Amino acid sequence: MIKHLQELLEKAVSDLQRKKIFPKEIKPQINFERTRSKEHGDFSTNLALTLAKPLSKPPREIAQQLIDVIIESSHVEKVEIAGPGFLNFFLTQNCRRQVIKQVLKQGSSFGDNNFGNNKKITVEFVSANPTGPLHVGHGRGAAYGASLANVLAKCGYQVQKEYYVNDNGRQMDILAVSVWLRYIELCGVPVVFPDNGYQGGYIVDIARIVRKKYGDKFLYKSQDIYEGVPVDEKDGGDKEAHIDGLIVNAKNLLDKKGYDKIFQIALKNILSGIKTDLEGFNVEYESWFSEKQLHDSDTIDRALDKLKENNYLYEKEGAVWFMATHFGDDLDRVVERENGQKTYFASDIAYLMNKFERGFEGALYVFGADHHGYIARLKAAAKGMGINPDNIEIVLTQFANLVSKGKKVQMGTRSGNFISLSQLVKDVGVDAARFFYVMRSHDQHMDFDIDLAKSQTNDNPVYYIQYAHARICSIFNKLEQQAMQHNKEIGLASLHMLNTEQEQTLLRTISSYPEILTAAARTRAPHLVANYLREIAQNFHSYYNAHQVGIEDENLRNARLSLCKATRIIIANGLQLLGASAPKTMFSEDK
RNA sequence: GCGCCCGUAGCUCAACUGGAUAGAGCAUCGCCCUUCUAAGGCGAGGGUUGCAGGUUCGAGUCCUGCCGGGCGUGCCA
Repeated sequence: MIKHLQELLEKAVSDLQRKKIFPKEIKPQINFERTRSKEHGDFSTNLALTLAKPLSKPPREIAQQLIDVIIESSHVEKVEIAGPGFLNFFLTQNCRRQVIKQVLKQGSSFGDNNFGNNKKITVEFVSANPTGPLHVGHGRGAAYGASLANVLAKCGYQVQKEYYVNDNGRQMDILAVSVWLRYIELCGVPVVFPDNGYQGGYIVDIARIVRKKYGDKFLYKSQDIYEGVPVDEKDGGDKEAHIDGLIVNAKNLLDKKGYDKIFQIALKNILSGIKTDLEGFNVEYESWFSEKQLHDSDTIDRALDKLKENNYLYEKEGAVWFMATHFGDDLDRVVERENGQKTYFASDIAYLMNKFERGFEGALYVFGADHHGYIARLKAAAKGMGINPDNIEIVLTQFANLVSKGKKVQMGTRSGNFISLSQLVKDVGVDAARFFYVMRSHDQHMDFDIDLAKSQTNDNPVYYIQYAHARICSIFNKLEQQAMQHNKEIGLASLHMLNTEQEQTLLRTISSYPEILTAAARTRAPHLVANYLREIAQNFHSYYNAHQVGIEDENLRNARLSLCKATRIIIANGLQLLGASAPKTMFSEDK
């Protein structure tokens, strides 16, 4: 429709140019946007305002000149000048109602578009280290990433959701040692648990599994375990040095085989827990990508070679550095440490390269706001390898403060003091949890009020939307029982009877759904869908209270049923995009 | 110190590419269930968009400075 209106105006402009009223050099960009209030019609353009300067004429005068030559269209009822010089276009009633026909015909694919041009991209999100269960802090990235991926898929992107598993490196060693020490404890030997170890109870659970499977096989004497280990922080030492010492001893005492066993049990256990938690959160990935795989294959070496070929690597103080500053980063970055180990950043570079080697044309990363420092270095790495940095996109999600009883909840993975994502889902339900996280703009700090989310009352906006959906289902049920089921033909033939204010409003909202979807994809903002759903639900509730659908008049009844059905389809679609269900009834069985 | 993000109603947040009278929910105060689910609807009050400048037909939105909050600034992951 917007395209049609643009053509109308383009013709008007060239007509005026032919008549020499407008100079022929101008080539204005014609923008249309949906109006906010219906007094302003359906679509408006600011063309006259933007032309005011180049033509040095008052905008309203230009607007009048345009109106005078705009040719008639079967879709346009009238065009008005308003405010400082907007041109407001009013569509015909018939045109406005056509959208119902479209929605009923297209069903769940209504609103699909090709904004993304079929671009093949990865959307990577969460990617939390497999060193412990996901907590509520991960929830926002999970909800946002999954919803965004869904929206992008509707808008013509070929999306692959990936979780990058950091199954390599020091944090994993710390995990393995933490498990091992808890295991030693279970064997009856007291240990002083390191300050920098993972404190959570889940570590003990894993240790129990190890013990069950291997008995006392990995048990060593306390003095061997602590042999030569620097003192811990609580004893006035350095907690990093302390745990590194423990790692060395663990690897020596257990040898590679034993150490790997503990390591693998810990990794598998935690990773499968993460998968389960995410599934319970309605988040599914197409790919779980292992960092270790990058090490085991030659990917990291090849990536570094590429940088080397391009002369962006150099050696200094025994380490290998990437010239990130050459591409706008603040500092050069180490890719290989003095001790020969590749840094985490080296894996990141390799992973990035790998994404494009696998044929993806774009890589979208969802990071927590604390990772914003990665933007510059990742883009630098891309440039260094000859990858167009415009195809690397990093979206930050701001932190969600957890609030309980009006107080901020402090959390830390290492301390084990956190509320797990699965606990949250258990308390508030997936629907509310998913919706709550994504109803706010991702670049906005937000407070996640646990008590509010837990309260299964009307405070939860998701219920409001689901209720609208359930109400529609209920109407159809009721009428079917009375043998007045929806007759689609009669309904579509009677659309002209939809004349009430509430029906007009609902129609307006329905027809803007495709634009909302595109906007959500373009600005990477799934919360637009959440806001939209609230609006359409509100429109419906309002309608529901004002007018009866199940009425005697067969024509009007079926027209209204068509409108209801279109509304229901859109609500169901939107909820699905956000990972929430669209229930047929709000009467839950367990209550 | 430097860099990134944010600041909108009492509270939590919207505002599409710079557009028209800055909108919702909660909370407060009225009203509406013999009518398809009241987890609902209708209405009222509530604002110098942190402050000060600038850009222009037009600024919550863009630019500069300040104030306040968050995060980052490792041969950590």
